[in-house]
Amino acid sequence: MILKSQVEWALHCCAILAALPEGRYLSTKALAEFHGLPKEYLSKALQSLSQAGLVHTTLGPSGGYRLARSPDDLTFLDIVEAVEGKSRTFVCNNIRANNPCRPAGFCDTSPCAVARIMWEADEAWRSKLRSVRLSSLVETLSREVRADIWGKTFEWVMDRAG
Amino acid sequence: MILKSQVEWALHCCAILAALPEGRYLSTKALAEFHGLPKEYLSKALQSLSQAGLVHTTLGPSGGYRLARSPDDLTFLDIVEAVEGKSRTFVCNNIRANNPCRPAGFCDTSPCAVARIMWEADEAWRSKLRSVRLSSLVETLSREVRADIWGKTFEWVMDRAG
DNA sequence: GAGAGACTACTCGGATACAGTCTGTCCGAGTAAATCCGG
DNA sequence: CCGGATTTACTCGGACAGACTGTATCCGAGTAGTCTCTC
Repeated sequence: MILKSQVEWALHCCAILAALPEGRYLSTKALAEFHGLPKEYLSKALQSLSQAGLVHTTLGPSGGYRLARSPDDLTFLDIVEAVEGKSRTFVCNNIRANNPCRPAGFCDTSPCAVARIMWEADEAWRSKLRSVRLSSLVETLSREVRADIWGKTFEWVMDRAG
Repeated sequence: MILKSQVEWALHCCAILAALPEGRYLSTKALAEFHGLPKEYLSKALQSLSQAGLVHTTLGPSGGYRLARSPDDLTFLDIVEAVEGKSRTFVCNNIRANNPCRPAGFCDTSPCAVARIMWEADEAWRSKLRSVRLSSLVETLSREVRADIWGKTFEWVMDRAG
């Protein structure tokens, strides 16, 4: 079980988009070039974000993406679920129902105990992702990334933002 | 991202093996029949448990599997990692290194901020799984499963335990 | 020179191939118990 | 009755398909800016 690389891409792209001033857009081409990724495939990750309503898009020259909400209203979970889907990581096939010692037609009242525990762990994972806002990531980056690189990056992005 | 069905199978099989008296073994065939699973494929999951040292095996007639440790010393995480592997669910390809604004040969001091957060969530998931012992699952089952089914199941298993 | 219309260039989004992993099956090698056979 | 050889039943491991998902690429639909042509 491993997350798609698109999750990583989407998170990094959102971090860049978070730095974009109100009303400006950044194209897939620019985001792909910045991260050294295949433009065509990256667009699929951005499409997922778009379908989930996390980003807004505009067509034509100087078109592209921008965040649909404030970075303070976007969590890691939003982005991860947009790409990976909202379904749980553990699916219960209820194999306990195959126990040959059960009376025919026996019906369970509560979900399988194994599944409940696995789902709790899944919820712990999601809960952690839900607790981290995109704005907090940007803040961390602005602290950790060397000032000159941070500045040049901002310029680079602004040069290409339509 | 979804866990293999083998994880579910391994957990249920361990629950059965936990009820097995000291020194008795239960075969793949019995476990497969009990859960209504393909014997050949289930054996792959049990092999994983064996390679991880979680179960002990004996060859020949009346051979099979038994737990290598007490159910109180076996956690969900042990079983899940035996089947799924111990590697993290999020892999960082360090795409930040492709930022064209970086000086050539620039070297990062700390891991990517995005990856750190994803790894924390991964650890939250593992931590939850680590906190649940197999003995606790068995206790829950003994409370929730109807007494007659629980008893018949025990007999069924003992009939086939070598 | 100005405005309306056509055109171009660029974008996103869906449709289409390729690859790797998960799922499932089959068979042979090795081993330990049970059985059989000769003394 | 006893001991050794044979048979049997089981695990283990590798080899091998089929299905599904992740990865990667391409092309069409649509839009915003630009250019041209007319007045």
